[in-house]
Amino acid sequence: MQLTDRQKLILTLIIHEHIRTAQPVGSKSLVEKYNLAMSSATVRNEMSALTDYALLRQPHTSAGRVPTEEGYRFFVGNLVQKSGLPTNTRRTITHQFYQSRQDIEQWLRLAASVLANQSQAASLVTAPHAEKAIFKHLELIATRGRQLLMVLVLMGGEIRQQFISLSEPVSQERLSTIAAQISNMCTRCDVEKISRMRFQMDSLGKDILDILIAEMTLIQESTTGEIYLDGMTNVLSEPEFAESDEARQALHILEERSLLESLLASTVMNTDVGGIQVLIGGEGTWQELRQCSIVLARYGDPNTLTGSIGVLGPIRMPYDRTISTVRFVANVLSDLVTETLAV
Amino acid sequence: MQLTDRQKLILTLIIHEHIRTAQPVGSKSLVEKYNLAMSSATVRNEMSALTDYALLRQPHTSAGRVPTEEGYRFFVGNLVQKSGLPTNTRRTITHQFYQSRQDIEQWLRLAASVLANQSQAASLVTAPHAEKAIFKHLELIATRGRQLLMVLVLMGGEIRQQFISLSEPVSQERLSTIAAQISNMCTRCDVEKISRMRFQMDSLGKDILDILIAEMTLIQESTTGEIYLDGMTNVLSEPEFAESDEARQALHILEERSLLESLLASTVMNTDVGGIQVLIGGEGTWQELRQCSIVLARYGDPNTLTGSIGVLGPIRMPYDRTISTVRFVANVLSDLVTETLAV
DNA sequence: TTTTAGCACTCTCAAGGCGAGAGTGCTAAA
DNA sequence: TTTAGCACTCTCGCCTTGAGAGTGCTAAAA
Repeated sequence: MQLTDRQKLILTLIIHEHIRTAQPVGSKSLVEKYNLAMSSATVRNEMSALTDYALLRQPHTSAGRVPTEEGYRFFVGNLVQKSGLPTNTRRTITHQFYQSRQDIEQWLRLAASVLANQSQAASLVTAPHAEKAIFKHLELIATRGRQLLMVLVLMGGEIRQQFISLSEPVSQERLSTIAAQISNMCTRCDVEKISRMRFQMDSLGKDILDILIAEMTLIQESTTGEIYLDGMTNVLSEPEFAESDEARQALHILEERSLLESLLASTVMNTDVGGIQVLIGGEGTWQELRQCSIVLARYGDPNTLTGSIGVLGPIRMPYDRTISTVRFVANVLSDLVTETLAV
Repeated sequence: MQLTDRQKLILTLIIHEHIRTAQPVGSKSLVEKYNLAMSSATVRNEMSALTDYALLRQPHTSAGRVPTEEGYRFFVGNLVQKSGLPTNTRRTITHQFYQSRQDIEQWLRLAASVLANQSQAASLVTAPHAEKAIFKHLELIATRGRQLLMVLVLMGGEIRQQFISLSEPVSQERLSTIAAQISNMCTRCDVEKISRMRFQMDSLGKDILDILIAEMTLIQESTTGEIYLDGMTNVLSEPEFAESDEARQALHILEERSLLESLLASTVMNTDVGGIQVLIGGEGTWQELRQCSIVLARYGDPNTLTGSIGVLGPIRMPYDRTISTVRFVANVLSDLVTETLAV
């Protein structure tokens, strides 16, 4: 499909105008609004051609044109100019990150909040997660009676805590010794290696190690880390979600962790860090996202520790700006992660 | 305001019927639906009286009656029978908790999910939080160069992690020694006590301790722990939130952490563990909650470690059932917390 | 005194009709 | 190839209208 420059211009303008107004765009009003050096009839002819290409459609005979999903896809793929964010926006965002607490959780929360505010849509951020769980440190803390708290730190800074009930009370000294022993023995080991060390431990040590192994396996099997959401209410103010049932379906995907995970797994997980993926209208696969688009990116340290970020909004979304924002925030997070978390 | 038994009955039935249908309730249909042993005219007279008491209102002349907020309040305060949850529901819920991982985070997430599903509304759960931060254990883990990871465990199991940049690299051994020293020295101490121990430490130890103190102060100053939400999309399916702007306002309160915190602070924080608080229609104070009701409870170990749970739904909410559910889940969480977390 | 039957009245809601407005496609001229 | 002109189409808001549901009041019945 080869478009003339004029057709590209008109498509771009229609998309811009439609994003602004959420209304079908007519030939005459387009010419007036943008002072085009051609008549509405010419525009009409071009619109007709674009409609033949299935890039535009008419909601009804004799209404203006609206971009189709295909139209948006063409726009995103060929016409969107990678403008980058204005420098003062970049500065504001960077500033927020560097003045927040040095805490990965805060950063992720902040990333979600920034994405939501900048794009006025819903945002999601998953914590960085390693494909392979590598042990770093173990801590055992007696709490009361036979109860103890296990704190497991993985390479890359993932932390898991869990309560354990032992068959009999054990002193804090004994626990500390075991924890130190395991910590020394297993540093930088993966699950398999740790499993092979099991025989070296005494009975209590074996029990602890088993729990540790189970926990590490669990972490390794999960596809993403913790998920942070923000701006869910933003999408409710979009006119296409005025009847809240549409909104419900879309937001439900974010809320239901398993749905979201499989969505991420089948899309952005295959993307390289730095790359951007845009899902428009669910791409035919995701029924619940029929009315939505998602802009996704992957951040982190390729091959070791990565997470996803994304923005969910109406199909009628300012893609250029959203893509720039997502890309920028992904880069900021990548920097923070590689600076502080890397192995 | 003293109501006759018949007036109480009619109020109760109207509320039930309105909750079921979301429609104004008329005298004739009420008599038919519930096979009342009186005529519609009698019901009309009583309705008229209840309207004079401001417990009912007419959306328009000659529509049926709808309960006012005052009507719901009277209902919740006087008429709701504390039925308790059906035993098999209780069993299902308990079962879910005891078969989940022994992890406070999982429990809280599960609690939010159970509340959301049982009540088909939005739910919130805050992590148990101690009024006073009491030190339990510190761990320092070298990551790379001058970076290290500080893991702070408080009495009650609150865990905070933070990255720290030192002025120069320090070996893991040295870090472990310092961590052990601080852990021994400060167990069961509050911020003030720890501050007074500062002089005992060497320069590096002082730096660490300062960060530790800052962190503990921060935790102590925050009014709630981590917040878990679920079922936000449930409220979107209620007919009163069909125009999503109303829904937006209500859900915004949940999403904006600061709003939610001040809401909790001014309500449920003053409630005893085990008590239930019902906010109907924002009680005149919370503009954004005009269309909503919230059922709140406090769980945990009184005076030491408490959190809040709650359900947000439309004013037209099945209060009896919701209250039972919230109370039951609060009890389950209280048990779990006192069993595993208590000091 | 309380309850009920009957009736006139009110108000909403859905359906249908109508005109204004915006947009289109086509044709013929520039 | 572009444009002016024109007939045509479709939506949307507005109005009217009738059905339906509910009310309040009054007078009779219990």
